[in-house]
Amino acid sequence: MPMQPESDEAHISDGRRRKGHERRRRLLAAVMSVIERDGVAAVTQRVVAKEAGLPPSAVTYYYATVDDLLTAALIQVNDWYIDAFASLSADDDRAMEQLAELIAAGGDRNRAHTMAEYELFLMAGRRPDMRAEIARWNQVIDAFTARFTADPLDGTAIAAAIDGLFLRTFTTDGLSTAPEVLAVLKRITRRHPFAPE
Amino acid sequence: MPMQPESDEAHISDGRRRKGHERRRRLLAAVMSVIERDGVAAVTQRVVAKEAGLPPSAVTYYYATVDDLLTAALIQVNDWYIDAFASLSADDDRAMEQLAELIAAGGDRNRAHTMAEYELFLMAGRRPDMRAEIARWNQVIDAFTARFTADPLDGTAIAAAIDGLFLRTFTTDGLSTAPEVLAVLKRITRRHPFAPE
DNA sequence: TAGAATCTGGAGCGATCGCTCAGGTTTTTT
DNA sequence: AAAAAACCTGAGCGATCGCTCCAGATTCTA
Repeated sequence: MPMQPESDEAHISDGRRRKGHERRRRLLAAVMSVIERDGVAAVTQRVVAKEAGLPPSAVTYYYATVDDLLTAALIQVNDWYIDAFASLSADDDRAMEQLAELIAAGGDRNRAHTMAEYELFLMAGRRPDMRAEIARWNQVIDAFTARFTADPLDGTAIAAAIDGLFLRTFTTDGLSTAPEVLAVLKRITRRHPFAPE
Repeated sequence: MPMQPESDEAHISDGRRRKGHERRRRLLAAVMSVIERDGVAAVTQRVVAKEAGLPPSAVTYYYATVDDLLTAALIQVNDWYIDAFASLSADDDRAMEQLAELIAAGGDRNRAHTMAEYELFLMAGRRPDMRAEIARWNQVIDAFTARFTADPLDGTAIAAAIDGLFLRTFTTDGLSTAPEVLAVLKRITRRHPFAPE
């Protein structure tokens, strides 16, 4: 039994491990497909196996429990978003535009994917061993908000608004285009239309 | 088979219906307990029945399917929050304080309840027949934000931040006290520390 | 090429699942 | 008191669940 995620390095010389590595990828992809289509509750050993075109026992072989499968899926999705944030432009204005596009896509072509992220996120809130992933996500958001304000309260406000915007875009039908989202983001980060009380 | 939610009016003269009405209440309370403890995925006919101290068939009798049970639970939770918002003070400053307390409680003593709300909320995003409940929640938030701004963009920004604050309080350990939340809320709605660009 | 490591997948155990159903009890109506 | 209406439930069917087991196939190491 290997069971270790094994260093996910590029080329693995050992053909045996390479095959296992490939199957892990297929399984996680299958998990995401299932969550996107039917939600986390639909993730079962047999369903995932069928989706991946593998026998049920193969699922158990690579991920001892269904929980392990979900944890791995959460980490992968987190990686996806972290990478997306890391890829934002160094120019603040441009980065804001790109974020707006990212959020808008979460209500449109990436809707299922974004819902999956939030479902896994919520699940993580219930399991102490997954809390680290929540912290990882928050760090990414906080690092982003730090580009727009040095004040921690303002940072929290912006971060909360970003989280809320993601939530709104994929649960509501309005607020779907990137320009709309961008306009809202600008109000939060720049605030020029507000009176100083 | 009655199956109708039957007008939930105060006193029901018919003793038969009154008993059924009481049992619906107990079942929904049981559903909330289960969700708060183990999540929506744990809501099964038998588990709910046991939690309510009723036979499994009683669950089916009052709610034809488990889905019906979850839908009813979502409506009830929505009612709870809508009532909470309706009970906020007429004074804007005081209302903001009360909202901060409400959000902070969502990360503390009401954590499980708030998580349940969001889990049901997410589930609703996947089922077209529950979309109406999402709209109902959004309307409540929007009505609240309207007290602080007439601008729809600002309104969306505030609403998103409120949603995000709820999310943050019950997934993170920091940001737990009402004063902290209030400070953030004030930045969003009043914004006086921000430079006009 | 022998032996070790890794991978494969069919069979299946015990438990739980959603839901049905046939007949029971309680309450109201006549 | 009889009939009607509403309420209630134990038993259980067929399906799926998580997970185990283990003999065989494949691939690397020595």
